[in-house]
Amino acid sequence: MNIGDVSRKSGLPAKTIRYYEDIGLVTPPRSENGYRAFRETELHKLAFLGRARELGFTIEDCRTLLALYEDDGRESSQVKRVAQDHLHKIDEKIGQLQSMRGTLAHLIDECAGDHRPDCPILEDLAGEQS
Amino acid sequence: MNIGDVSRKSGLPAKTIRYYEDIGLVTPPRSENGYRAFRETELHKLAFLGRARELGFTIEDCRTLLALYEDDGRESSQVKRVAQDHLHKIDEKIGQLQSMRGTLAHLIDECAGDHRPDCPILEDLAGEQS
DNA sequence: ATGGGGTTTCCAGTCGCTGGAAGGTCAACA
DNA sequence: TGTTGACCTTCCAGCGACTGGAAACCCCAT
Repeated sequence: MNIGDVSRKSGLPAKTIRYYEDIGLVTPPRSENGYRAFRETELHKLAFLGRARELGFTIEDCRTLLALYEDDGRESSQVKRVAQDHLHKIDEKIGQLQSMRGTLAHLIDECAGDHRPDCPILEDLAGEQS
Repeated sequence: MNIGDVSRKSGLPAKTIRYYEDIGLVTPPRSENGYRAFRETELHKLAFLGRARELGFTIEDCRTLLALYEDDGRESSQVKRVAQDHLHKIDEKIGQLQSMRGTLAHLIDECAGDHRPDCPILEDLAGEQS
């Protein structure tokens, strides 16, 4: 399989696949013309990576997860820890965003949004107490 | 005021303040020794920027908001539109994160997290149907 | 004159790609 | 056989919003 086929099958852009090779996540052999010659195992790994990235794991997490996946001697607790750490970070981000959202929605609500210049949003940003 | 004072008063790192000058968000004059000499107006702008960044506005949004803040002829509808667009993006991000969170929490819940290698998390990433 | 704490500029790195340029390869068709 | 056109290759640069570090300058107190 050439990179285009793998791209179509995995859903990852060819650029991304080359990048994953650059950073050592996959190591497809080359055919005589210099093209990357992907086997099923690389396709499988790339699909794994695509799914892990969809769940928001960092590239380093992906590297760890891939290594665990290929390690028959792994303990599921190792995987669970990585996932739990990640969940924790997601929760933090959601918290931050919801806090922003709260403030912002409140300010928007108070803003007339008309032709006049008075604006509680700007006043808040400028640190004026309403 | 030197950059250190402004950094303390605004809560922004000196590096960030220099960066904001680089990209034209503030333009403090210089004293004879070459040091940035901040006035109240720059401090005020920086505090504004810090607050806008806390609410997650992009630097470009900040530029726009600052311009509107200084424009007496603005209409609050212009400000509101920027804020609403931003709110919309925040909601999208929260949605994505909550979707990740849902899948991830479910997988974590199913994983024994013990010494055995069997792991629903890895199975899911590998695309195996449970 | 020396020390320490400020400040300056500039360059490089972060993360995870993505775009683009310049060129090599291959299969099909005239 | 020539020539498209689609594919592939490498390499370099850029995104956003900083952040770290190096080398040098400035100022004040001892």
